[in-house]
Amino acid sequence: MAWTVGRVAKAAGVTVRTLHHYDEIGLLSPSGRSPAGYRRYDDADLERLQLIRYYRELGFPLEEIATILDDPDTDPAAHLRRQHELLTGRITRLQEMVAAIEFAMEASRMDIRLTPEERFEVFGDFDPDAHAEEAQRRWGGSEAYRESARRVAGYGKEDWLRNKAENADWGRRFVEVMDSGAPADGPTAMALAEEHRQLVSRWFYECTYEIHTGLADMYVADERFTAYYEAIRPGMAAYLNEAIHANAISRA
Amino acid sequence: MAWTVGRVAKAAGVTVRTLHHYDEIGLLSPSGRSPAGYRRYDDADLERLQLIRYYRELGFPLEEIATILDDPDTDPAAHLRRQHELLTGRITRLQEMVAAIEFAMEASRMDIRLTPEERFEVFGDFDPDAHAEEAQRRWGGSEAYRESARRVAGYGKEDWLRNKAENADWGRRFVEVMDSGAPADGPTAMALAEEHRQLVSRWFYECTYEIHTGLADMYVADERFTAYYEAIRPGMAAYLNEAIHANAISRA
DNA sequence: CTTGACCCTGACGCAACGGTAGGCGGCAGC
DNA sequence: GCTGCCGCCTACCGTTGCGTCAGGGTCAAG
Repeated sequence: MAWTVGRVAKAAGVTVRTLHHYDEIGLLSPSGRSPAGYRRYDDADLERLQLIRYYRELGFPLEEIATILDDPDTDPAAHLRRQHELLTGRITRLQEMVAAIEFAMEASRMDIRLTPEERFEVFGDFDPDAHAEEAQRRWGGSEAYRESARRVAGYGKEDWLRNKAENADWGRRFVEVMDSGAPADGPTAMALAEEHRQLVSRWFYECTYEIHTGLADMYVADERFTAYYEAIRPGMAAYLNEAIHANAISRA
Repeated sequence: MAWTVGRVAKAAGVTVRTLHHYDEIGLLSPSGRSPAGYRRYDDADLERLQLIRYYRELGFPLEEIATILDDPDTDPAAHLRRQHELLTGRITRLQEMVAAIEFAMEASRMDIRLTPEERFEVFGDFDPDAHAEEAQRRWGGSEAYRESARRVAGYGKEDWLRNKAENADWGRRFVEVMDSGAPADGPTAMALAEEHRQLVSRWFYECTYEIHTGLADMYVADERFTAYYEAIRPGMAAYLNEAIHANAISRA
């Protein structure tokens, strides 16, 4: 089957200009032309375009894509295999970034100042300015972004203060429960642990039970978070940790 | 504390030139200068740089980053919240791409020709050319890529044929077991299911039991894969599916 | 046979830096 | 106090991967 530029562009999710460009630089030249000079792409061209798109998404420069695609010693499956590896690597990378953001959020909730080293840890020992850049050409106007913007836009200083207030209120009530001598895995402590989770969910992000126990462990493992809670009441970090775990187990 | 460009660059994992650029366009101007004209960054500047880096990694153009960072109605936590959302969105996106690659791999293993629509499904209904591009500036020379390249480089047409041969051999033996009347959750069928998993692992990617059962389900859910197996022996798709599931359960 | 959608080839423009040249600043060691 | 050497400064040109006209042919439908 023969395809015109426009149809290929639409199917592959690129612009016609992009295909022109790939043709210009010889990365993807259509296998033929119509009598009138129209580009005609066949199935093999589309297969090649698929590979190009994946490598592009993975951040490879066009020139390098050309050399790896034109390597005669590489069979088709090798590309898929490599792309699979690179993709999973990228996912791990993004998950690290998510963890770093969650860390920064908790620090922000507790007014803990991060050192610059901590701030850039996730960048520093990995790579400088990584992938990105192009996403925005579409993300900027995309629904996903708009929705995210809408959900987040309304958050001003005022809300921030309310957040702090709710947080403080929760802290007071939690200390009361601790002082009452109730067990950390008892119903009242667990209820407050659940409330803590929902507080994070409301103000920051969907905090699943899994993430929540992750945070709990961070509270006892990282001295700064421990210090934050210990300053409110000695033993609070461990007590909260236990309450969160108990709550997560009982809800699961 | 006051930082020089060089130290900031190193900590944040960017080049000095980049910081100069951010200064030029007013995205991140150091809060002060030394008597000699040296840029001096303070902690607030670094905090801002952290946000910039995340938004950049998420693909936002610098100009837009400037507007969202300078929005006075947005509190600091809102940025983290938004970045968290965008990051998790990106992870989902990459996971879709991984699934698409795994799909393409299986199709390739079985010599199933994909239609262009299928080829670009993962791009088409999402966004055109997405993020990427910059990663490579470092990925290209990075260890991660080099290693991936090394692992994959040796795969030539010859290996490809060996792969096919192994696959065919496995198919023959599997059919024998089926014809022998052995149950799909019996030891011999399970052993061949396990062999199937390792075959995928050796030639393509680390195929966990979870992924493997995912493939198994695909074999019965997607008619083309079903057709592939049914052509070898009627009932083979379902039989293989059961054997894979039984194997996964027994090994877990 | 006209009209609107689609195609062509230039050619210029732009973002986000990379790289380098040419020159000053700071401080360690002699 | 002088000499290196490293780090910083500004200025300017180069590059990638397209976007965006401009000016003009093509093709299927009505």
